[in-house]
Amino acid sequence: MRVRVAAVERFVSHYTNRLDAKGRVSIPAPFRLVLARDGFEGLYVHPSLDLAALDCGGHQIIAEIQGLLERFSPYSEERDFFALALEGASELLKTDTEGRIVLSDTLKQRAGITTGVVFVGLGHKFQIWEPGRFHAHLEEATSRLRDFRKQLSAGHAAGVPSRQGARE
Amino acid sequence: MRVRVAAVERFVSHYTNRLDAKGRVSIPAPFRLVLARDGFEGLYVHPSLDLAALDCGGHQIIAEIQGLLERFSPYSEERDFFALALEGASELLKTDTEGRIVLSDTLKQRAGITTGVVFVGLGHKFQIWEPGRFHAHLEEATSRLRDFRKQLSAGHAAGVPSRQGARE
DNA sequence: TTGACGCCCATAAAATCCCATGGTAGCCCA
DNA sequence: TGGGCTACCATGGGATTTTATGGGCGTCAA
Repeated sequence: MRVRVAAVERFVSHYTNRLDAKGRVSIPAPFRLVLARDGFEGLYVHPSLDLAALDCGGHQIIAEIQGLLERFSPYSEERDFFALALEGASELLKTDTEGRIVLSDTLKQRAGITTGVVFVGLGHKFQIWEPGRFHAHLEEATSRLRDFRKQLSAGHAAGVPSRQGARE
Repeated sequence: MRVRVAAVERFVSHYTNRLDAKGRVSIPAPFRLVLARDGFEGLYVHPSLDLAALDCGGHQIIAEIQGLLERFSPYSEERDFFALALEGASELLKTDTEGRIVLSDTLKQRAGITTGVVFVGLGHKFQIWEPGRFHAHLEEATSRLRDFRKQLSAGHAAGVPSRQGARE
């Protein structure tokens, strides 16, 4: 049985916000709510390993990273090695009274961010993208998802001339 | 095998409503009832992958999407990729005290919606369509279903009278 | 001193709440 | 059976609150 999770506890949807002259950006209000629910102060940020994006979140994304590291035996050389890459590259950002953050130059550079960003929810965490790259990436992800679903429904035998797949 | 569900727990039939000057639309009362029964606040919306329509619902449609994602190992690159296309493209809309929602520009554009919409029930979820496209789509679906039935009765030896009534 | 940062307040636009209205379908009772 | 009454619903619109964004000012550290 799946644990039912209240909708408000997951990062969903995407929002585009601009940086102001001081380099501040508002975290979208719905995401702030999730973080508050999670009981997390500030924002944990880690550059994505393979994408031009920043992985962000609270306790849940920290758990994700811990989970990755726990695949290696404690005190092993390997583990320290990866811990450095994961935790060493992470930043713990403070939010101001209005719920805004300031991205470091390193982070901005990593994601190609200049004047605006997209916040996109992935459930247990969210990512920050440069808008142009985000739209390209979304398009690709969507089209691959479409293919994947086609494969799935091809598996199910059917005589029904299907055109759309999604169902049960 | 499906558990039999009381009628009030499924979205059935279709309704046409108009957007008002502020862009609000009433969710049809019977659908609101189903959502309330489901214990869901607000409305979860995801643009259909293959059609100019919006998939909507509560916990049940979220479960459908989660089910897709659970095919991938947690924290994998692949899962993030698809989570972005699924959860990142979704929106969690609030309903006002009268049970109305406001579709974002992105969603309206995705479905070609301007001044009115059709809500059509698909059992565990419902879709929102631009009325013109809906009628065209309905027509096509009906005609394909008709063809399919013809195939069936041609295949089976005559004498097996197909049960009356085409239905989904 | 200068610059980065935290804290405070200002503002316009958007979201949300609250109340009103007209139409309609169903129901009750004669 | 029919006529009016009621409850519900889609829709409209004003009022209020939130939110993203802009900018000022003091503090602390280099």
